[in-house]
Amino acid sequence: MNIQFKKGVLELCVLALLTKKNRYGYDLVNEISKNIEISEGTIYPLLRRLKNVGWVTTYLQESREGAPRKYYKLTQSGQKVTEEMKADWEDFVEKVNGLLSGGDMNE
Amino acid sequence: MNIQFKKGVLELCVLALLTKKNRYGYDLVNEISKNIEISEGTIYPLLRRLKNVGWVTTYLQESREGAPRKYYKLTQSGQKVTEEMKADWEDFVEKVNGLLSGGDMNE
DNA sequence: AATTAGTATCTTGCATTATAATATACTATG
DNA sequence: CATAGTATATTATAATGCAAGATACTAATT
Repeated sequence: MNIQFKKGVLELCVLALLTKKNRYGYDLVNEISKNIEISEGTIYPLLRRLKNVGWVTTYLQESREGAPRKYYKLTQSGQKVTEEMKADWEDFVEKVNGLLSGGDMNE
Repeated sequence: MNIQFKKGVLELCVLALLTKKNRYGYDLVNEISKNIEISEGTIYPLLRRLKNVGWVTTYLQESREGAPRKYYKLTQSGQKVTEEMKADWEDFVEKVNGLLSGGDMNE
């Protein structure tokens, strides 16, 4: 799988998953890994960035199975950004596919 | 437009356009710019990489309108890589969309 | 009790790629 | 001769994914 394809898109994937329910980092790795390869060294810095820009908040919760889990919850601005980013992504894919299939849509 | 979305995909766009016909850098910038913002500072290093890994060859051609044009032509390995990369991209988009819409396709 | 495996978070250093800014140079037009 | 359009190229910077490694807790096995 082309690593470069993931740039920026993983952020959107994380945000999109958080619109469904709050999740912790390890859980997000497992969930996303079902579709796309992702490592923990990617997700934790990413989650930290999301928190730094105010798109998520966090809270700790104990677990019977291991270390305490840090849950991530979307903020209002995070929800807004997610919608915008999703629209950007769909637009982008459409334009790329235009280049790939037609070569040129205006010729 | 999210810059990160472009990572790796511009390379595919360039390669895909070259499957149709040989083009020079400035022409590629204009062509791709119809769909996706791209600058010259992006395309020339990219084209150099494509040449370094042997996916394209180049030849110069004079022009009545300005400096001589450096045309890029896909090699056999470049054609093969383009097909593979295109398939990767389609697979990737499908998986991302799975995450974005369903949240989880196996739950 | 000690070891192992699974769960969970985090940091560091590295590689890749897009871009702005800048430089160069040729042609045509005013 | 200055300007605009065409055309190629380089440099320094920013963003992001990842391997590798560290830490720590729980549960099961030895």
